[in-house]
Amino acid sequence: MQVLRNFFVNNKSLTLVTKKLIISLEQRRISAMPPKKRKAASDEEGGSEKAKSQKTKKEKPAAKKKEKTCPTDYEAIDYSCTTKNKHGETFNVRISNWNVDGLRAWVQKDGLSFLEYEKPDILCLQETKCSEDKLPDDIKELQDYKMFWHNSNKEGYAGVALFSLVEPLSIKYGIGNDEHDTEGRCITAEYEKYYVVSVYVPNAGRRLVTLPKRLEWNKIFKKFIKELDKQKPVIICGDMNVAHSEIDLANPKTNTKNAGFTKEEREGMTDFLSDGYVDTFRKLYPDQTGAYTFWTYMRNARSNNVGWRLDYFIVSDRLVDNVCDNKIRSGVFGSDHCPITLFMNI
Amino acid sequence: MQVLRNFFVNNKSLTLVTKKLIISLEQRRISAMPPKKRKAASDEEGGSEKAKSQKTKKEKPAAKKKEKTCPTDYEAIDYSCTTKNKHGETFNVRISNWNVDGLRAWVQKDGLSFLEYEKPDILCLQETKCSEDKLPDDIKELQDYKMFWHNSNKEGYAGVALFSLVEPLSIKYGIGNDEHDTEGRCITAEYEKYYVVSVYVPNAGRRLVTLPKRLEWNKIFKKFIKELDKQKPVIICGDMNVAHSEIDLANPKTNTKNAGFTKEEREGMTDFLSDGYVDTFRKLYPDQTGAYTFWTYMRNARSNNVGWRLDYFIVSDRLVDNVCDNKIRSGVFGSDHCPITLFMNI
DNA sequence: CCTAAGATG
DNA sequence: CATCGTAGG
Repeated sequence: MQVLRNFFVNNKSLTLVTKKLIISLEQRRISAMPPKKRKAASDEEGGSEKAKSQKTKKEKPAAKKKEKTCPTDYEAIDYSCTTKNKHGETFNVRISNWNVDGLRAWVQKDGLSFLEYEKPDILCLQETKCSEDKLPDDIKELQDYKMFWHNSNKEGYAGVALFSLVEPLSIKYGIGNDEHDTEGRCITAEYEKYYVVSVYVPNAGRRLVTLPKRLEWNKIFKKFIKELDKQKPVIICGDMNVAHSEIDLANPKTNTKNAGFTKEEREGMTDFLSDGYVDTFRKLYPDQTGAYTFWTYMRNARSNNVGWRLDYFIVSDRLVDNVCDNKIRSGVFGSDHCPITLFMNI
Repeated sequence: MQVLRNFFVNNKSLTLVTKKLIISLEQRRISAMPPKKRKAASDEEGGSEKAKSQKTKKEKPAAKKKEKTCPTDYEAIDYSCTTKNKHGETFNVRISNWNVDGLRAWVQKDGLSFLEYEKPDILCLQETKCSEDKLPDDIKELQDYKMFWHNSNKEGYAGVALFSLVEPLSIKYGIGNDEHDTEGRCITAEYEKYYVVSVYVPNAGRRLVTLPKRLEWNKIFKKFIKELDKQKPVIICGDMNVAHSEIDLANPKTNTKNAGFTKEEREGMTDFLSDGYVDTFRKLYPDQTGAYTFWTYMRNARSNNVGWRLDYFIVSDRLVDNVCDNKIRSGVFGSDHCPITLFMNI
């Protein structure tokens, strides 16, 4: 666990900075348009004429975009939030979270456009599966956000990120445990009034092979957050890899022995929350059914909404009254998870 | 080495059987058309309505075709051959050869359509990379051809096939060497008047790590063919993994230390031919430049025709006067190699 | 079903 | 820059 940066900024100015983003919005919308049709066959069959590519300036081949998954209709979504919190205030901070299931594929699928529509002040990503030297240009060229990465030693596995419009006061990588911290699962950003944690909780695995590891994580993570919470209230954003209650997945009955809905994992979440934290979505919408953030790619699960709510905003009890809303962007594609957004005034 | 089948058929009827194929031609052309546009987003976002897919008959998801590589304009190619051989005869047997670089990907890229345009009596394939239990349905449903497979023990590696309109008199798998024959590199089909060999010669590898193995193969293969040639003349079809002479690749000067153009490999080919065989293409077109059958996928090699002639029809000396033509189908896509076709009268 | 790495060409 | 297998989910 390292503390790398220590700048002081005015936390209040977070939402103001987002206006910068509006400028680049139209620009990205254009670049997100369908790729030009492939060069005609005649071009390809240029054959023995030997076009002798004149080695001009080594133009990049314009990174062909994948068209496999359903493209997002970003225009169809309502990004506004007029809901007031318990103090009667509208939001002044917007935090989004997304398990991207491979940052490079997600960029290809135009996941970055989400940023410029939602315009979060802070964005937490999980399963980036990308070491920093392999980041796509679209990420490297991203001007508006400070970006922080915590990657696994194992290439192409796990990895989390935290993007922030304002420079955080400090950044912690990991949860203070040498075993778990080699896997790139946690980034903590300190702001004036709170901590924001981007976390990817270990999956219990097929046939629950890694359930022990997961339960050990639960203990260590709880302690880690407890320590933060002593300093400032905490906003945990991430893939908790558990559907807490029956209402949180489409098929509770058939999944009690499967990773993400075992007794142990569910109790782990109950235990964690009992320590002084709140699942903001369920607090706001206690009876909302069919509200999921993950759908397996298999068996058309997403189009049938056979999903799981695995991604959460969990806040310290004393922040509950600051929460304005917690939205699930289930119409946003690019991963097997969808993004979620928390609106707060603090 | 095994001899599995021993049927007797009239070799003369080979080309007549091809007429059967014409019937299914139009059918495949329709199925080769661009896949239907992906279901609309509205369908995908059906969401919590839970369409409860009624489990009718488990319809197959219609195998989405890849559109990455350049599609072939099969209509633009002239499949006729009126050229006469030294005896003044037009062809009565047509043999095609293609290193498909992964049979499953090749099927996705509509490689099978080539068969129904070219209508070869015999088709030899290399680098199928597909065990028989994983053959795509389009292959399994292929009615007109008897199909023979020789696969590697190593999944997804090497593998050759031989398709034949008429049942061969016998089939041999391998070259009679236990080491090499685990790698799926050779099928020999016996016909009344000749043998047809589908072969995938070992690549010398990056930094020539497997050059010794390759040179050992050369010896064994030469002996193997010699034995066949004592019985009947031989038609060797395949990826010989060598460009024989400077004229056979775009960049001879810079490739003398690279797999496929080392002194040893080139001499291996010279030595082999000196034993009583002829490279039919070079015999017919001794000065033809820019005639290649392979282009690396890298650096737009194919559109610049920076290629290699690695795929050959090599026939016993006494068959040379039977050859009508040897065509290189460089406009046919679906692999990093293109197909070649031999027209003979025998 | 999808992502990624690694081996092979 | 493709193909494939495998791990991981």
